[in-house]
This record gives sequence, structure tokens and C-alpha cells, in this order.
Amino acid sequence: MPQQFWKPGTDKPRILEDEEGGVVFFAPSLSSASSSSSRFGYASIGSQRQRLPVYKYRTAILYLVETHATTIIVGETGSGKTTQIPQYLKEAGWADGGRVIACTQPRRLAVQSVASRVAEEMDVKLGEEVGYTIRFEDVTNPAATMIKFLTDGIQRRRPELRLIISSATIEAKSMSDFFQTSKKHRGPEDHELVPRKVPAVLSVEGRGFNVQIHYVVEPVSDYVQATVSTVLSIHDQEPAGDILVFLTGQDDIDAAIQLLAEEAHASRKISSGLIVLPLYSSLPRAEQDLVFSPTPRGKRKVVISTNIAETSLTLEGVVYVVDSGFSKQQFYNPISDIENLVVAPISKASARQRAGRAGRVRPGKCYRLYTEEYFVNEMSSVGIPEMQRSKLVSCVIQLKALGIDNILGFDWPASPPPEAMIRALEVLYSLGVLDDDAKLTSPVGFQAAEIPLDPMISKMILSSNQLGCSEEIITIAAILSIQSIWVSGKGVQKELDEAKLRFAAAEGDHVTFLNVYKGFLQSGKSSQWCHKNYMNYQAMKKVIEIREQLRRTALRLGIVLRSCEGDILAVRKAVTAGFFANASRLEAFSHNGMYKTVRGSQEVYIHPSSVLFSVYINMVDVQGVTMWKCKCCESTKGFYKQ
DNA sequence: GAGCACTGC
Repeated sequence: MPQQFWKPGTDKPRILEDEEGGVVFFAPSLSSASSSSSRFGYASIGSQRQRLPVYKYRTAILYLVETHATTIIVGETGSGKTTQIPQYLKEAGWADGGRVIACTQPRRLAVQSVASRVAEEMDVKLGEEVGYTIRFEDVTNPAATMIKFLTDGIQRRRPELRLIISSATIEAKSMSDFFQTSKKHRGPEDHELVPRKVPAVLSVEGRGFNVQIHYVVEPVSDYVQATVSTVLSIHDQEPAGDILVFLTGQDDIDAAIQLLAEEAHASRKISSGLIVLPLYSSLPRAEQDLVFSPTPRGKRKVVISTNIAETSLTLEGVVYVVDSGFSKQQFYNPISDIENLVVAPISKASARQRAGRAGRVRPGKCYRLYTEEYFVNEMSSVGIPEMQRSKLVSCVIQLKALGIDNILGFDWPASPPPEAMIRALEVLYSLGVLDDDAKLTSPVGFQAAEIPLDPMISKMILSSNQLGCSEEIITIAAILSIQSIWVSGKGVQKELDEAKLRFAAAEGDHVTFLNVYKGFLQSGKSSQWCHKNYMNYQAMKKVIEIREQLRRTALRLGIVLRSCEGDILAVRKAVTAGFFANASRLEAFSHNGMYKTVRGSQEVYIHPSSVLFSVYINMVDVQGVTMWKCKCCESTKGFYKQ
């Protein structure tokens, strides 16, 4: 057992029973707040740590963790829950005897920055007592690390394990119900040494300032137009402070910026002093960084952003938030096996998170472009869980690798649609990853589970071994794992298309990627070369990094790293071994390039980002060699460039 | 003529 920090009968925190949910709440025990700081030698940072809202709950948190298998902590941004709770646990002895306090974070960047922060607060070297592990980096020392931050990992089921879930937006009640009724927690009840199965729930206030919410009186028909009007009226009537606008995607954002420029120009009085900046993930790094530059005196910054500013990055200086009420969300249709991005209404949890972004520096205002009636009566309290709108192949393979065989009977916090589950099992079976009994096959299934990629890509890599083209396939896999190797196409569409043509191979995008990678290496991994060819240099560096990681994984799995030296047929065979389920046939007499999938006769089209989109559509025979002929000129393109 | 945001041994 860990070192006792609380002795029954001495300084017991006050317990409040929540009437509705029956979950246990603890009021802050203020008397204990001042007692423990001197025991730990972080004097310089100590007082700073004590000012965090979570500090008041230190004793309560430690008590809950000791007496409950699961503790759920709801705390807003800035409460200090992420940086402080692991330290409280360490101080209370939870990392003694070789144990490790593991703290998972949903983002790689968050893992790195939180780990550095905690190491700094504890005055230790990062990678020793405090470390972190993410996909491409392991900054820990197994002999010394007591607090370890990591991206979504896996923890074993053990009676002495304590699970702490902390979130700003979590729906504590449903999460609590899950852990209470979960089959995983069946076992002896109420033994003295056994922690309570009922999860404890604790709310910690944030450090944010009050945000005044404004709703529109009538529903708006055009949220881009409404956004622009709202921004201009804030600028006209409200005191200094930056504005953060939430729209759905690049199209919306570009349209809003243009409209804003036009309307601001029309009324010159208010046009001065506005710095309007877009923000979305595919924006080049240099342009993204502009949003972090301090606003010059007398100016007002307007950042028009996607959801990226809701959770992934934080802008200081924002006092006004304009919330369109929409975001783009991915949906998966298991019947057609197609993933779609659709503009959908956000949840109340999202709306609150967005509003909170206005209260980081001082009291702020949030302008919601929907009615209060809509917020109260129609907006759903939480969004549809990701599990219910995703492909499940990766998830199923991970569960199988954990030894959970009865996937259909698994108790999910949110059950995915049965069709999606069946589809995933079907695909994994066809890939040879699962056998007739839906168990992982040996070696393919176990090997595929070791590769952190979509199983279709994993299978492609595994197949490349016998085909003698693992070096090429690993390059392709690395490029498929990043969003895009090209620069964002808006405004330079023609130039980008021309650049793509310099590398285009008639075999399609995979082989084109090999041409690109070869060119990048030949340029000496030059950033100028990337710039000249409309390629994203940051993305190419990432490709090199992922490629190295995949090579190490492949070696561990016994794959021989070998180049096929231009035998592109081998590469195509490997790609097919992974992606045959997507095979499609061009419809006879199709005038618009419609294909139908072999498996389900699902209508599909070549994506506009593909090198095979529209440009090279006509196959011609030139002296026995099949060439692709350009639709708009007489040029032809050969196959893979030797 | 299209690209919300993320992750994984």
C-alpha cells in the first residue's frame, strides 16, 4: 500500500452526497491547504503551485484515490489538474517501490510540454524522475522515472491500480456509471483493503475569468455573414481585446476574411486597426505562427479559426469569442465503407469550451450565432462519441492484441454500430489478420498488431517482405501517414498541379510518392527544393522521421529491408495485397469518371488531390508501352522514373 | 476540383 497521507478519524475531508447521481463529491478542505508545502523542496515554484485552484483539493484528491479504484476529476483549463495531480500522487508515495505514475494526454505536444513543466517544478532533469513517451520518442529512464507522461497508452488490469480520469468537458455521470457497472470491476465487494468500486467524482474550478454569453435573437441564415457583422460591431463598440472566431473549415474562413475585408473597406471608420488572421492545421507553419505574435498597441487581432483553437492550441489575449455553432466532423458509413467530413452542429460541451477561450486574461464575452432557445432545448449536451463515427479496424486489432477475444460482447463506454464492427471483422479476416475463429493469426495478425498504422497499410508492409520491396513500401507507408506532402493549394492551384506533374507516375499516387521521395533525397533534403516544387518541407522532414521509425519496427518483426531497384510491379503487388478491398472498376461508358467498388458496387470517384484526377485519363499505346495521355494537351507520361 | 482536429511499437 502507498504511504498513508490521511488517517481515518484525524482530518477527514468533508463528504457531500450528490442527491441525483449518488456519486460522492468532496468540498475543498481549506484547513489542509497550508500544511504540506514545506515538506517538499520546491520553494521557488512552491507558492506558484499553491495558487492553482486544484491545490485546495489536494487532500481530497489523495483521499479519493486511496479509497476508490477510479476517480473522475472535472476541472476547467487552468485548474492545474494535469501538472499538479501527478506530483501530489508522487508526494504521497504512489511512485514508491518501483511503481510509476502514468499520465496520458491526447496530444503529443501536450505530453512534451506538460512533462517539461512538471520536471521544472520538481527541479529534476527531464527523462529522469519525470519523463515522457510518445510514438517517436522515449525520454524516460526505467530505473529512475516515477512520473511518466504518454500519449494514449494501455494499462493492465490490476487490483492495486488506481485510475484517475480528468477532463474539462467529461460527462462525469455517464463515465461514472460505466466504471461502476463495468464487468471489469466485478469481484469481492467491500473488503477493507479493496478500494470502492463506485468511482469518486470531484469538480475543481478553473482559473478562467467570467465570460458573458450573448445569443442572437433570431436564428441566422448565413453564419459567415453573421460572423463578419458581429466582428465589425465588436470592433466598433467594445474596448480593446482580441477576437477569436470559430468557423468550420478553410472555405468558410477564406470567405469570412474576404467579406470582412470588403465590409471593413466600405466603412472606413472601423476598418483601421483590424489584423485579420486565418488559422487551420494545413496552413503553413509560418502563417500559423502569426496568430501567436503579440497584438501591436492600438490594434485588434481577429483570428478566424477551425476547431484547432478549441482544444489543440491556446491563444493569449482573446477577450471576445464568436461561435458559429458548427464544426466539421468525420462520419463513417459502414454500409458504404466511406468516411465523410460533414458540417454538423457542435455540442453544449464544445460551446462551453469555445466560450471559455474568451476568459483567459480577463472577463470576456462570447457571441453565439444561435438562439438561447436552441442552446437550451436543442443542442445535445455531448457530441456523438468518436467510437460511433469511426472505422473500427485499428481498434479491433488492438483489442485482439490485448487478448480480448469477445469483441461483440465487449462493454464499451459507447457501443459502436454493429455494422461497423462486422465490417471491421470482415476486413481483418480478408487481410489474413484474423482467422475463422476471429483470433489473431500467426504471424501476420500479431505482426500487424505491432505496427502503429491502419491494418491495410500494415499488411502492405508485411507483404513487401516476400516481394523484396520493403524500402519502397515503407516510404509509401510513411507518406500515407501524414496529411499531405504538398503545400496548401489555395491560390497556387495551377502551380501546384504543374509541380505534381513533374513527379506524376501513371501507376498512381503511391508510385508518385516514390518519385517525390527520391527527388527530395537527391536535393540533399533541401527546403528550397521543396519550396520550388510546392512541397511542404515540414511534412517531408516528418516523412523521414516516420520512415526511420517504421524501418526499426520492420526490422524487429523480421522484415528484410530491401529495395526492389525499380521493379515497380513488386511495389504494386504489395500495395494491392493491403488495399485489394478498395478495388474498383471504371464504369463502362462513364462520362464523369465514375468507378464502382468490386466488393459492394459502391459509386466512387478519384479524389481531386490525386495525380490521376482529370489530368491523365486517356491510356494510349506507344510502341507497345502503355502511356497516359493528358486530357488537355498532347503530352504523355510514362511509368516509374528510373 | 477537395483537405475539422488528433493518435498509435
